[in-house]
Amino acid sequence: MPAPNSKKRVTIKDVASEAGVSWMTVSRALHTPELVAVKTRKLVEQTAQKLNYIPDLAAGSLARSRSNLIAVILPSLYFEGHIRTIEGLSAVMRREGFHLLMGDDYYSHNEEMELLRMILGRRPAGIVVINSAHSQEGRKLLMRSDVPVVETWHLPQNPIDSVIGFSHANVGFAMTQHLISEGYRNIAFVASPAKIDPRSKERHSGYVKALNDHGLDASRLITITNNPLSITAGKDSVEQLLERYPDTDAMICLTDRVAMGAMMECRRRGINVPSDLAIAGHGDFEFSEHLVPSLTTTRIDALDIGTQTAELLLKRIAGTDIQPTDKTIDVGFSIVARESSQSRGSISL
Amino acid sequence: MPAPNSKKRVTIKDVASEAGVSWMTVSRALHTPELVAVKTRKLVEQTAQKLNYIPDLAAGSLARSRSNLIAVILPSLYFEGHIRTIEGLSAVMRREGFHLLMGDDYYSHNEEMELLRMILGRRPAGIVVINSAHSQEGRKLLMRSDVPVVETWHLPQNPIDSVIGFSHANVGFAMTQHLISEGYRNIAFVASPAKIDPRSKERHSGYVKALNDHGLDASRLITITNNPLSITAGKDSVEQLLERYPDTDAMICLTDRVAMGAMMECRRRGINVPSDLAIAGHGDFEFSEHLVPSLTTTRIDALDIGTQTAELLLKRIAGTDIQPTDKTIDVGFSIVARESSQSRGSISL
DNA sequence: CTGAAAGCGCTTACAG
DNA sequence: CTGAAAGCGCTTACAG
Repeated sequence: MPAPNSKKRVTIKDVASEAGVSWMTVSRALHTPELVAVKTRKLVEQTAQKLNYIPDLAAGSLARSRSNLIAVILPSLYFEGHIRTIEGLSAVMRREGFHLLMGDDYYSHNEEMELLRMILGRRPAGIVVINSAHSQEGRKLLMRSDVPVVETWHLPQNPIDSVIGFSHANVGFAMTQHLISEGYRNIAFVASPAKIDPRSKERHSGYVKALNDHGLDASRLITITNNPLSITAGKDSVEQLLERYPDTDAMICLTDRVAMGAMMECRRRGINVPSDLAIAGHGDFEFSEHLVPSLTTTRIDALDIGTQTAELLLKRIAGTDIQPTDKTIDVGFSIVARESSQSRGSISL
Repeated sequence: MPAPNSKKRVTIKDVASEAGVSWMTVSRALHTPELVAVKTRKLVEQTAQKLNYIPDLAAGSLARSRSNLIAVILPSLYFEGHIRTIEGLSAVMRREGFHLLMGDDYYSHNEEMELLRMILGRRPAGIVVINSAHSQEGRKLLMRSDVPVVETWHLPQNPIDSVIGFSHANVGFAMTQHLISEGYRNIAFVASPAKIDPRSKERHSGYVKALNDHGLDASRLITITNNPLSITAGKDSVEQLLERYPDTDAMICLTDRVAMGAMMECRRRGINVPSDLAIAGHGDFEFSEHLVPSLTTTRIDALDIGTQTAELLLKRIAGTDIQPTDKTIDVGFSIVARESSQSRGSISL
């Protein structure tokens, strides 16, 4: 009797010969136990356990021509909402035996194409795109791939496939509208370069529309090029604001993190929030309600986006037909009005 | 001539027949171009491009008996340092053609075993464990797997394999020491349950040692059971502190996020930081230096942990021998003393 | 309820 | 420099 070779991988054949059945039967006992005699099934299960058999998922994927991988493409882990969406997605998908393959999107065209090729090379069961801009070439690659794709966190003009998101233009409009209704008139908008984050430009367009509707000046735009999602960006934006638009009475920031940086900088300079300057963010981060003053912001149900994405993906993978009207879901958002934008006084509109 | 079947996947054979060579040659032209005639190589490359050929990575993994996947097991995406480590890891690994497979560790024994089996079933080229507790059974599974494992963000007693981390006990000791040297005497420690996060208990042990060394009381322990990493945990801990140990003059929190919550709660209650109560955190989050007062904390070079982990993994994958002394790397940490723990006065030790 | 064959798409030696 | 064969570890029909 040869000594057991501890280095050699345990395969389905090892289990089969040990249990005295064919590999077919092992495969069936493990995946479709209802098709196997109870006795055989138990024997196989015990043997598999005894030998510490772990099925090779790559071999399974190959034989079945599909994998249990869900690819997630996202621009940044520094936005709390994205993380919560991933957690929601992960929780549901894992229960169904799927794994998450993560890819950061670094916005460079070449890197994007390479990332997409690597992802498609894994034959994922589905692809989730979080809020990311795609080149035409990249979009074509995804459309041709025949893999279910869900774009999230925005409502693209020409969806690749399915969409679960909300309108950034509406966010910008609603927040600006809120500030106007609270009595603010000289409102500035802090954005990042469109190339890096087209969504902030969409929100900006909503801001412009709201101000135009009221005949107010919509030209106060500050664009942050250095680490636009960082707290430091908030500090920089206050500096630019004071220099370029000193009479501003309210500012809408890129994210809550940026808004927090702006609030800190205001305190340092003795600028009172909101009586001297109102500040609003975007994303309703965990800290936002705890700040002093608490931060006005936009709330998106990030967990729900993740869960709904998972459910949609599962349906698509199961081959269920999706009504065209269910291919694009607008999850909406809400304005959370807090102390940082409290009413200026009784200026009527 | 049959119409091209647009749904059928393009395989290596399609490229081969289109280019008029054998598939072998296609495989070689793509992976080891230096072994192929320039003319042939160019022809193959053009044909592959023309047909939009994307190699099936699962098939490749199977044939080669190893994948280009790196599995990452982590407890939570809500700790900034973990995210930065992942970014460092990802940046290096991607350059080398590896992908990250993410798994959240939910601390339940069953889930952990299932997660590990799924991960091992993918035959990853390496496994990175971020700061997570493993059952004996799970550890055995990993040790038996013959896959390089790097444990990070702590220094385990019995490493599974390689380690890149730091001593949490030393962190607790150093921070307590710092507070003592700043004149604080009644120091409390905020931890989470050991089952959820054994590292906070390790830091607590360092705290006890430091206080004992100075003959000070080391019994002020507050354990947070509800969302121990959240900002709300900071609020809760201040409440408990005032009730149970009202004469406390300094507190060491689980993370900067918790410390932030504690600071906010103090402001709400009119408790001055640091003159009434000093507060220290852990992790040096991005916001920590921006808080008012700025937050004293522990800094760990999280990006460096990621980069070093990647490099170690690449060496192991390449088969390079690692000296036993290089198997455990202590990256250390530093105490960042800021306003929230400024000197109490001139109490000499 | 169980098994022998073919094949998923690639790579690794081995020839030439 | 290039090709025919065998095989990676599984699953999917097809028989019995």
